[in-house]
Parts: sequence; C-alpha cells; structure tokens
Amino acid sequence: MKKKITIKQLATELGVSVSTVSKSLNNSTEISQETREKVQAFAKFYNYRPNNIALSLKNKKTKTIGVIIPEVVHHFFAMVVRGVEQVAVKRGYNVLISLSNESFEKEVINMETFADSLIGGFIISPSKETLKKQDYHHIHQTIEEGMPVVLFDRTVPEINCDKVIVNDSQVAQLATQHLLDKNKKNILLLTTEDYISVGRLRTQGYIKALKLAGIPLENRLIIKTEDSKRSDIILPALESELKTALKENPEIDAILAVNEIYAAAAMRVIRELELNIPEDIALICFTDGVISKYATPPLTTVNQHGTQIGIEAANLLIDRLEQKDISEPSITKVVACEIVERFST
Amino acid sequence: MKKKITIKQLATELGVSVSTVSKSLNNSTEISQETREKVQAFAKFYNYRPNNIALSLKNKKTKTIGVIIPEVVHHFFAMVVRGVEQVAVKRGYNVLISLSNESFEKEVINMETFADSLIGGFIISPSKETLKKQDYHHIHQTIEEGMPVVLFDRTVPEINCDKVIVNDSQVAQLATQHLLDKNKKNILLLTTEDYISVGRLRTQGYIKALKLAGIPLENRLIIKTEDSKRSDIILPALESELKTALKENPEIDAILAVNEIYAAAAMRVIRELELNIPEDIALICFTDGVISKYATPPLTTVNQHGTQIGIEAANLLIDRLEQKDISEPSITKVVACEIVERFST
DNA sequence: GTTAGTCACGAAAACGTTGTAGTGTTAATA
DNA sequence: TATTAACACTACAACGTTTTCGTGACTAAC
Repeated sequence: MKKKITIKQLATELGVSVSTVSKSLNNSTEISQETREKVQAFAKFYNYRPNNIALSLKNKKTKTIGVIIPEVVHHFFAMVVRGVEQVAVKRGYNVLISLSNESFEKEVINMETFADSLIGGFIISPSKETLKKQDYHHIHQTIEEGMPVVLFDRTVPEINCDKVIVNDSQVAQLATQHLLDKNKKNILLLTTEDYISVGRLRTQGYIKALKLAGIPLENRLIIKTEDSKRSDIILPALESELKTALKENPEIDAILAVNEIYAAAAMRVIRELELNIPEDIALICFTDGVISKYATPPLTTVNQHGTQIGIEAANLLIDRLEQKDISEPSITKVVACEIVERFST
Repeated sequence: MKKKITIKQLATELGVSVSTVSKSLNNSTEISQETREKVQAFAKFYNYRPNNIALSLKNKKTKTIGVIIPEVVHHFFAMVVRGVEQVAVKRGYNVLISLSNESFEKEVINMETFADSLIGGFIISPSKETLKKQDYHHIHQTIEEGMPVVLFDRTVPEINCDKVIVNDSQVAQLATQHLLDKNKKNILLLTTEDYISVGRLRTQGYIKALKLAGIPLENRLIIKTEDSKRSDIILPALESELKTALKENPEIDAILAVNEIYAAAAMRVIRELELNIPEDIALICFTDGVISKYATPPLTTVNQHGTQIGIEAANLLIDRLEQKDISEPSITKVVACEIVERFST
C-alpha cells in the first residue's frame, strides 16, 4: 500500500526545507529554476498531490458546494444535479448532495451537518414540509453566517439570496393558450395545493390565459391535490376525483397537468373512460421527462430545462463564493421553459 | 454577519485554556463538573460547532464518501444514490457525487480530484467507456493508496474489492421462465453488447432458461445494441431493427428487454405494427421505473432494488472505513431482484 | 514533616499547507 | 572599502482541533 506523500516527506527526501518545496511546486520565482525543476520532478515521481483538507483549513474555505434537494429519484431534480455537477467540475468544485426527502427536520439537520465547515455555499430547493411550515430559520442562519445560498424552483420571497426560477406562470399561460389554439375551450387543471409555489404560479398562468380569452373560470375544473410524498395513496384518490369530474363535466376537452405523474394518472383515467387523446381530450403537462417521451401517445410537455437551472445556480453560487465584495445585491435568474409539442395536443 | 466561533475564542472569552475547553466539550473527567458545565453552556450559547476540516486534518480521515456513477438522470442510479445517502446520514457521513457521463476520462479525473484527501472511500459503477477499454488503473491506484472501493452493478472481476451485485443472470432466467409459463415460446431478447456486464449476464440467463425448457436458441431472436449515450441515435436504429425482426419472424410472441428504454422502444414498434400487449406480444423488462409503472399497459418488470443496492454498498464501505484490520477479505453482496407482475405479460 | 497520590488545569505538538519575515552569500554600486 | 541589492533559501506562525505530558495545589498516609 502506497500512502500519499506529503510536502514534508518530499523535503527530507530532497534535503531542502518544507518552504522550498512548497514554493517550488507553486513555481515561485523565489526559488532557482534548477531547484524548482528538481522538486517538481520528484513530486511527479512520487505522485504528490496536495492535501485539500490542509488547504481548506489554511484558506478557511473549501471548494465544495452543497446541494439540498427533496428527492433524487425525480427527473427534474436529477437534471438539476447534473447541471450543478457539470459546472462544478469545470470550475474546480466538488458537489455534496443531501436529500431532504420532503422532510423539514431532515432538511435542517442535513444543512447543519454540511455547514460544519465542509462547504462554501448551498444550492437548495426546500422541502414541501418546509414550505408548508414557512420556517426558514435554518436558511436564514446559514446566510447570516456568511455562506451564500442559491434557491431554485421552489422559491421563497422572504429569503434574500440569489435565485434561479422558471417563468412558471408565464409558461402555464402559454400552455393553456396552446390548448385554446387547438380549439379546446374547457380545460381542466390538475394542480397542487397553493403552498407549493410552482403549483400556485402555474395555476395563476392558467387563470390568466382563460381571462385573456374571455372564458369564465370554473372552479370545478380545477383539481388541487394535497401533494404528499405517499404517491401510492394520493394517486388513486386523484384518479377517482378526476374520473368523477370528467363524468360530471363531459364538456371537458383538455387537461393541463402540473407534472408528469398527474399526467400519467390522467392518461390512465382517460383510457378507462375509453376516450381518445388528443381527439376527445388533449393533454399537456409540465416536466419533459421520460414518461412524456415514451408514453402512448408521446405527450406535449413544458420542458423546464432542469440542467440549465442547475448550471445557472452553480454559476451564481460560485461567482458569489469567489467575489471579493460580499455585499453585492442578490440576483434572480429566470430560465425560460419551452413547450415541446408532441402528439397529445 | 455572525461568523462561526472557535474553541480559541471560547477559551479567551471564558478565561481558560484551549485544552480545557476542548476537554470540557468532550466531557473529559479530567475537568471538574463545574467547569465542564460552564463551558458547555457557553458553547451552546455561542452556537459552537466543531470545525470538521480541522478534525479531518487531525484525524487524517474524513467522514465523506464519494459516489461515482455514469449518470444521475437515470432511475436506477438515482435509486442507488438515494440508498447511499440514506445510510450515510444515518452513520454520520457525507456524500460527494460525481458523474462520469459514461466517459473514461471524466471518470479518471473526477476520481483523482476526489482522492485528494477529501474522501474516505468510493462507491463506483464504472462508465461504459471504462468497461470497454478495460482500463482500471485509476481504481487500482485508489485501492493501492489505501482507500476502500465498493463496486456495484457494473462489476469487474479483476478488481479485488467489495462489491454489490444483482443476481442478473438468475433473474433474467426467471423472467424468461415467466414468459415461458405464459405459454410464450418465441422470445426475442433486446440486450446490450457483451462488454456491459449486466447485459451479458442477462443474456446468459435468457439462454439458460431456453436451454432448460428445451427450446433451441435462435440467434436472430437476439438483438444486441451498441449502448452509446446518444439515445436519440441508437433508439431509432433499435426500433427499425426490431421492426424488421418482428416482421420477418411473425412467430415472436414475447420480448425481454434489458432496460426500460428498450422496452419503451419495443412498445412503440408493437403499436406501430398494430399488435396487442400482451395478447400478441408479451413484454417484460428490467428496471422497475417510472416508464413501466405509468405505461399503457403497465409493464411487468424486474425490480432491481436500486435503493437497497445503495444501502448495501454504503454499509460495506463505511464498515471498511471504520474497521481496524485492513486486510479483511473482500465481500460480495448479492441483492436479489424480484419480478413485479403487471399487465404486459 | 516528608512522601505519594489525586485533582484540575495548561502548554505544546501534531495534522499539511502557505506566506511572511528573516538569513546568509554573492554581486554591484558609490 | 563600505554599503546596498539581489538571490536562494529557511524558520516559523497560522488555520482549529485533540491529546500527551506536564505542573501546581491540595489531601492523605506513614
């Protein structure tokens, strides 16, 4: 077993001082060309690599960023992670990951663990429980301690930090408009409770589009689901509620779902009622994931560009980490969604 | 901005020495009950939290494990990450994540970056390119340097380390048997090239099941796909190849796909040919993901228990990290898959 | 009254680096 | 010849901990 070599060992090996080795490796002009080359050759030979822990301690900062997301077995969040990782390696950072599993408590604990000096800053999408409780003390505290935080997707106005959001409301409006353009005038909305910001915003966009088109808003055409993590419980409930709605309101000719899972549930119901997509009922949903792509028929979706969001978030965070002036004002970036038209509309 | 407080600051604040504070916080009996309580109260008041970097440096080890996977926007790998994270927090570790993106070079670079002392050990599933090149010097070197490695899923016999595998061959045999039991005798296999161990093993299981049933192996019923990352290129190719096969061999009455994407492609082709699932063609695939669950009809699958694999891998790694005796022999754990029967068979 | 033993605490080294402030030698300048 | 400047290198502190080894002060035993 070859243990890693340290500067000190290199120094004794070469018969020079530790400082000389350090400076040679950093190509300081203080050291003669000759010695520098000798040291570097030795270092290469012994496969010397600096100890990052020691560096972090000395510099009082680490090249690591923490990502806290509710879930990783999830198309959108996985895309974000991918984006973050992509720019992290490019800019010489490492990515620590932590899953809140939609639990407030786990989110707080994990954040504290991370904050014990392993990390320079955070990229976070708060758990549903956190959003429901509206308890953001852990995030505030982190910011207080001088660690930059970037919020994405599920955003909170009362936290003053960099943010990456999606033009949810706007694109929901566009999606609704898309359905209206296909001459679908009775659009059912499948959404979450309002405390989930993305659900709320998408609902707003839907309402706005209807208003613009002069179509009265029918509350019975909006199904809000308590978005718990127990999908095996909520989905059957959602399906039966939807089935009732479709039966009682046969004029419904389109459905806008705020995520893929809801869309999948909708497809199942539509099939059970022996209706056709898109002839009888058109379907459009958020999250351009694997379900939409491989469904029968493939679904028209709103692509949220998760990878792009991750990229923006990571760049924002690292910029903040590397800037001298702490007091720069917060930035909010909007990543535009786009509608991917397939065969369900 | 409240900066983090250190032991030294606590010490001067209290008018005692650094050692006293440290010992008090660790509840050493060397220190009087009275002083201990006072120090602890102060520490709590100032929200003192030990600096993990300093600890790592002192102890020459970190509480961080590195996970290197080819991709995170992927149901199986995301499940594994989830499992790893789960036991990591439970056992007080952090999880660094790195994506090889199926590239050999990226895998090597990321591994070296990680190995610069930030990490105690690795959990790896090698990239396809690595498997193809059969170049494992980076993994060997890491092990040489005394860092434990756990390999999962895509396993390599020539590396001597802990492994977590799936009984791929066995369960592929079972899956094939499942189709045979449904009286499907002409089973087409949709698999990868043999250098991907999981594809190879599943192919073996398929062959074994046929042999046991006394059915001759027809090579034209095996479609092997060059499994590049460009799914937008390989999928249409796969689909057309499959379509030809189905047309030329109308006796085919079942398909075994080694992953969900292939199954989705198969469904598409089956639909185009206006055949019914499962009456005309039964379909079973590996990876019990979101596609299978929400497809129409829902697919019978082999559930690989990715989360369980992650859990086992993390436990194996942390055990290794915490054990005194380095020279314990390597362990290979087999996580059993199970067949989830739905409506496609 | 000396010796030994306990108690409560402090000093200092160590982990691997870097950067500042020397230090000695040689060469150039006045 | 005396001063200064450049050069090439070394010593040491510092980052935040833990831990080993003191070290006084007091108590108990002989």
